Amino acid sequence: MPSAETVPTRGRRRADAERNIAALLDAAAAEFVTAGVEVPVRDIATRAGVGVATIYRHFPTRADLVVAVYQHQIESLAQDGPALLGSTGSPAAALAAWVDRFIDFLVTKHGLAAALSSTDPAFEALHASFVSRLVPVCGELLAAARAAGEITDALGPYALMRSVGNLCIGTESDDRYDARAAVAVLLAGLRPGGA
Amino acid sequence: MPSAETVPTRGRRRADAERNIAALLDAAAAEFVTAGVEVPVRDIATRAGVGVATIYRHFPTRADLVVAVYQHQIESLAQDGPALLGSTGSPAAALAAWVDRFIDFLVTKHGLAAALSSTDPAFEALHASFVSRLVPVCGELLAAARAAGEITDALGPYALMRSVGNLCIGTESDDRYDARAAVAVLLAGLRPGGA
DNA sequence: TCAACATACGGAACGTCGTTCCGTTTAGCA
DNA sequence: TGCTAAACGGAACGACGTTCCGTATGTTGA
Repeated sequence: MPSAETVPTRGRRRADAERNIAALLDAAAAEFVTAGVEVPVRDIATRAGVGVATIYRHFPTRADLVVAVYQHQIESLAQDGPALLGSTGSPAAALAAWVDRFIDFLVTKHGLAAALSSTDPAFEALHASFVSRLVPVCGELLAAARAAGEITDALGPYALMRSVGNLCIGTESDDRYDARAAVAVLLAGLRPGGA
Repeated sequence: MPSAETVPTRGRRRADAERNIAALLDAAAAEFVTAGVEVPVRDIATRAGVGVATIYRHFPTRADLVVAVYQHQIESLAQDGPALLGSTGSPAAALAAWVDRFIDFLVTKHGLAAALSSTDPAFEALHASFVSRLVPVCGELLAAARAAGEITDALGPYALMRSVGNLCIGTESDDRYDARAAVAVLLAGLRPGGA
C-alpha cells in the first residue's frame, strides 16, 4: 500500500516535523470542510502556521494530503464491508447498506467526489487509494450478492464504485438533484429480472 | 434563450469581427478535441491568430465559447427527442435511444461531461444552456414513457439528465469503466416491477 | 554541556493561467 | 480622403502550484 508511505513512520522524524504534520492534517481537514478539497495550498499552510514548502515536504501531491486526512474514514469504510455482510439479512441488502455509507462519506466532503473522478494528476493518488482499498471490498459484497442470485453482473466492482462516485458529484450545489435517489435507481437496475 | 445573445447578431458587426469570431469557433473546436474544454485561453487565441482580448470581447465566459461551438449539436439533440418519440416503437425505447445519443455527444467531447457538472462559475452558462434546451425534451420523453407505464417516476427529467451526464465523466481515461453500461443499468432501474 | 551535522523550516521566486487595460489600428461612412 | 467608432493585440495584474535556497533547530555523540 503506497499511501502508507506518504507520511513515513520509518526512520524517526524530528519533533517539529511531527508537530507540523499534525497541524497540517488539522488545518487541511478544516479547510476541506469550508472550501473543499481544491482549496489553495497557501490557505492550508497559513491556517497551520507553516510555510508552503512544509506542505510539499510532507505531502508531495495534494492527493497525499487528502488521503491522509480521510485515511481513517476510508479504512473504516473498508472494514464495514465484511461486517455488513455478516450482520445483514441478504448480501444485496448488505451491498446497499455499504453503498449508502459510501455515499454518506462522499456527499459530506465538499468536492471529494469530483476529485475522485478527476483526471488531474494531482488527484491520481487519491483515486488509487480508493481503488486499492475499497474496490476489493465492493467486489466481495458484489460477489456474495451475485452468488445469492440477487443481482446481475452488469457492473463489476470498479465500475459500480465509479458509477456511485460519479453520481455523487455536484450533489452539494443543486437541490433538484439527489445523489441518493440516483444511486437507488442504479442499484435497482442491478436486480435480475429486467433485460 | 440567453445563449442566442452570446454572439449578438443584432446591430451589425464589422467584417474583421465577423472573421475573428469564425476563426475562434474553428480554433476552439479544434483545441477542444485535442486538449479538452479546459484548454488554456491563450492556446485558442494563438491558433485563431488573434489576441486574448478578442476572445473575451466576443465570448465573455468560457462557457459562452463552449456553448457556441456545440450549439448545433445541442440543437439537433433537442430536435431528436420529438422525432424519436414519433418514429420509435415505444416511448421507453425512444427515451433509451435519445439518451444514447446524449451519451455519444458527451463521451466524444473531452472533458465536456465534467464541465457540465462542474461548480466552476466559468461553466455556469454551459450548464444553463443544456438545462434550458434539453431538460424539457427529456421531460417529454420521460412523461410519454411514464404514461405508457414503461418507467417509474423515480427520477425527474433534470435528475435523469444529470445522472447520465455524471456517469459520462472520465469515460475517456479509463477502460475499466464504460459509461454506456452504467447508464444502461440506470435505465433498467427505472423500469417498474422492482421496488 | 556543548558542538557539529543532518533535518526541517519559511518565504521569495518562477512559470502558468484567467482576466483586464490601454494605446494603436482599421472598417465603414460621408 | 479624412473622420469616428469599433475592434484589435499584447502588456500587465493577480491568483495559484511548485521549487529553491539561505536559515534555523532538533538531535546525537563526546
